[in-house]
Amino acid sequence: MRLSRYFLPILRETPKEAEIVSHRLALRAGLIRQESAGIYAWLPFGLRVLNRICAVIREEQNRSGAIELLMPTIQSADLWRESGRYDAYGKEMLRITDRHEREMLFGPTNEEMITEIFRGYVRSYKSLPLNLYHLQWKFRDEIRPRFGTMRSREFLMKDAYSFDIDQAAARHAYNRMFVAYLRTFERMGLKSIPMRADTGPIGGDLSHEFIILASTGESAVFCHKDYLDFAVPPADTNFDSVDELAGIVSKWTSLYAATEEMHDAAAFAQVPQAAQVSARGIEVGHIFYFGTKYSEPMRAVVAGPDGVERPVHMGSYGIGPTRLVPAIIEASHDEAGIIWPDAIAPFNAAILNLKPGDSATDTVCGTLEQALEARGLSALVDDTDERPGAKFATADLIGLPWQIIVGPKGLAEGKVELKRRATGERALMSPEDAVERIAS
RNA sequence: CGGGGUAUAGCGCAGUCUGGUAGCGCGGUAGUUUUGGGUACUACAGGUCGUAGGUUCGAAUCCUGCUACCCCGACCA
Repeated sequence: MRLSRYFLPILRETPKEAEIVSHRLALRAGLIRQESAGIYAWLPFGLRVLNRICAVIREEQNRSGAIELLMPTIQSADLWRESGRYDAYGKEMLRITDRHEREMLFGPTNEEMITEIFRGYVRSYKSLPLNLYHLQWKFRDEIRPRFGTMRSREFLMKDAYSFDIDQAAARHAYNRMFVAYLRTFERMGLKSIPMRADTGPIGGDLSHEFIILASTGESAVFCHKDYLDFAVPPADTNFDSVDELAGIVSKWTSLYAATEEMHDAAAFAQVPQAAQVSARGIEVGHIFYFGTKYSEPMRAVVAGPDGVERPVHMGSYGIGPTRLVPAIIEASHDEAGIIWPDAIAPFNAAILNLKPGDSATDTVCGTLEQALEARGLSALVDDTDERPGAKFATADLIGLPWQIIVGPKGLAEGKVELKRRATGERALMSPEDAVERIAS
């Protein structure tokens, strides 16, 4: 992609409303634009990041055995009356009326709807276990949206819903998501810590929040520091093995870790002083087991081996991709700008043409872009008329993992300069070697 | 919802106290210059001063209402 033909509105100055670094950088690097309080447009560059985050989430959801579908954003109030949540949910729910005066709502979550879908088709325990998920926009009319897309009113959520015949089976479904979440966040370059959590209005009695430690986090958290060094389960983890998953979850819940709401000061005091981590965190995922809370009132029942019908045991599992974007920026940036982890970078490399119009630099930039694309990698070529200094500053700001600097000086010796954004490390090499390094 | 604040050009701001017909920096456009870490110069374009009303010969400026947005607290992916 040529920058001169792309739509990447860079801001040199920071809009005054942005208080935290991820919000500032998201605005400056042209990721998002605010349209109303807590409502954002995703500009092309930001959308590419969001899409890559969603791709990682999908891969790990699918790996764990979950199946993707897509439910609508608009739901019927009647569905929510069945569960009793229409009145219980409060003002966070955006209620709307259609032309026939029918009461509708913009979905803040989908437990009711997925339960309605499930009960419409599933009759037997033989169809279980089942885990259905989707990635869909949600709306929660937050009292105070803030920090850009960190807490927005309209936001994208991956929400998965599990259905099982009994509590033991549901526990395994819970463990699948637990492990999938550890892997998902790890792949995005984040160290997530599962913490015992309050269940909130979703309900239930078993719940973990996946927390990223960050000074700008909204909640206070307390944990054992060894969590930061725990090895994340590998890709070949057997998600069908009850014992294997139970072992992983048991390890990841063995040490103290709790959010403010669930904090037990006495228990935390038992953790050796040197291992106590008292910090702030960003919640990027939340998983719940809530049993028959919805299946009972909504009569989602299946016949067991004995022919007796019983309500299914359910859980729900959320990740906020639109929150992950700022969370990743909080975790990965420096004074100059964003540093995208390779797995979710909007382009793999920036190619800086220091002298556009010079046939040598133009040719090499074109060749580099093609060579990268042939390897399945993407590049953003800065072919604008800006001065070299401005291009370096822009490249650092937008934070692509690699920069290939192509200028007349280097090309005189047949070399380009390859810079790794994260480390600042740079080296002169042939264009071919640069492509090789990036691809490896 | 309680408390605090802001609204003037795309962005960041001055001008408001003391009323006299709007300015600076960045950015944009055209050109000259420069070219390996945000080059310099010249010219140009761009504003119903959030909105509605009031006071006045005259309102960005004074008064009243409204709206939007931001920050601090209680809710949440």
